[in-house]
Amino acid sequence: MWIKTTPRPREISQLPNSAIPVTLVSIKVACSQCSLRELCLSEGLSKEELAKLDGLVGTRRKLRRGQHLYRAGDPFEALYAVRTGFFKTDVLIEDGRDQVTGFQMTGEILGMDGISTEAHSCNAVALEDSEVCLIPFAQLEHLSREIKALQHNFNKVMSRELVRDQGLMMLLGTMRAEERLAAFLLNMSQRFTLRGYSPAEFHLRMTREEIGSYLGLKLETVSRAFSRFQEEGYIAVQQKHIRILDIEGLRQLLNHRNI
Amino acid sequence: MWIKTTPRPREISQLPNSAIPVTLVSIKVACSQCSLRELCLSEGLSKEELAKLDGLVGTRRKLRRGQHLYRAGDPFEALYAVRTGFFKTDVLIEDGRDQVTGFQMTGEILGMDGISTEAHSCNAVALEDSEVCLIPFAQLEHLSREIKALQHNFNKVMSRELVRDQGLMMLLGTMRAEERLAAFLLNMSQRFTLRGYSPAEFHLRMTREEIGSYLGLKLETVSRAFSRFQEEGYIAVQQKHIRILDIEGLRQLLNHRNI
DNA sequence: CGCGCTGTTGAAACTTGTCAAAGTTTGTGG
DNA sequence: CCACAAACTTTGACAAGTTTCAACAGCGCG
Repeated sequence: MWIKTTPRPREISQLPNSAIPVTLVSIKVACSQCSLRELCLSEGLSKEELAKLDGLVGTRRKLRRGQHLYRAGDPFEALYAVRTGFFKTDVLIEDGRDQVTGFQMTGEILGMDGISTEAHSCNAVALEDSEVCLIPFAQLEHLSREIKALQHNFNKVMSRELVRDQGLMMLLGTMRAEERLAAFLLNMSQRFTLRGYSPAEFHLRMTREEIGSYLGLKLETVSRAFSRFQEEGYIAVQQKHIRILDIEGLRQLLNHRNI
Repeated sequence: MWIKTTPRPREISQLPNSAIPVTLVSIKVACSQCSLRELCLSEGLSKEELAKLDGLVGTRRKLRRGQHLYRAGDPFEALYAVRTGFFKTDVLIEDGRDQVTGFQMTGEILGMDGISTEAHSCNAVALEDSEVCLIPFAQLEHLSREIKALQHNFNKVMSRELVRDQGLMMLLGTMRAEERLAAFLLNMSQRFTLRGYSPAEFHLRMTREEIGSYLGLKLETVSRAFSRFQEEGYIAVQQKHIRILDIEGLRQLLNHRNI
């Protein structure tokens, strides 16, 4: 129930590098060749339209682990599509409190928070070496007026984010610690699956503290919940490596409020 | 810090009913005459563009207190601009848990959650007798391809909602009960002010339980926090009528985490 | 090889939830 | 217009869940 993403699973590891040879040119653009098409903005576009989008999504940017993609307050100019890697977004307030508001994987769009005020309202940080495609927003709006499918896709992506947030509010507002972690693991599993990875075994890029911040819990509580899940046989944990042994068990933990 | 809305304050009680006589015709449309212009979608549009928008925002719909504007699962066809009244949106999950995800006042847009899947993902309920303007979405997308300012306004409205959600996550993830209620009251005050009402005195349309659901608290906790605020002299409560006596005190309660 | 960051675990303290009872307001039907 | 029922609110006592504080273990990087 948590996040309702509709695209079908798809292999990502093997890029369809068809005709285009791997040259400097092929590094510049890619939407039309990108394996993330169905997750990103370009689903359902015609060949010609894709070519136009390629013209827009010119530059890529590489980030090392720990680098900021943007910071709260930075002027908003572009959206970013995660091409490879893993990000978190977080919000800080004066008194030092902060919260992770999301984790972004390949094919997901970052930066939409900046549209409303022309300045970003959160920080985006790479949790591993990553690469993003830059999508200059003014140009995206311009092209959207021309390409109906692009406009619609973009609206959908924004709306999907709203629905995702609803799910997170639900989590933060009504669930207890273990339910939150179960929801988190199931969500991760689902998203890895969508990207062609194993649904049952994956590597978390974030620390317990970051998970806790995202889930509205302290890191110790997260750690304890992991331990209990392991004791109960739901998962096997080894640091950041997670193996889900009983996905149905996790689901039930969520659905049947264990009274 | 909670919600960053930029439009200036504006009187709403007195509609500028200029030329158009109050006939059945004038009931049909209104964007060009609407006092909510600056809060809604039509800011910055030219006269001609406004006329086109008027053509689109044809119908209005009245709802009595308690009526649903839409329900989770309903096919998505239109957005709704609150013209008068007060709404809540909430999400339910199978096991009975639910959470209020927002309260909407005049000039705010409802329904954007439905864009991503073509079906609404939450319920919208009128908390008092209300009236909304219907904005057929397909037509809005169509007109947005023509009117740049409309497209941009709409993107901003969606993005503003994302930023609002960030604030709510912050609240749910990092604040304790009294901080949550203080943030809630300050937010209400700000929004009433924006609509030309008193910043210090207002009538809450929702029950303690709905406030609690929104803030991730039980109704008893909300009630206790109200009582404590009253004891401390921050506010005067009389059922749903709130008078803020020490707005600065409430702010400090939020900012300086009282260690 | 050791230092620092990250993660685990325990016990105590604190916050919020739960259950229960009584008071208040609102709405409806007579 | 009143009376009664239903819905909502307040308050208390107690229970449960989470955080806090603290100590220690493990891994990874320089």
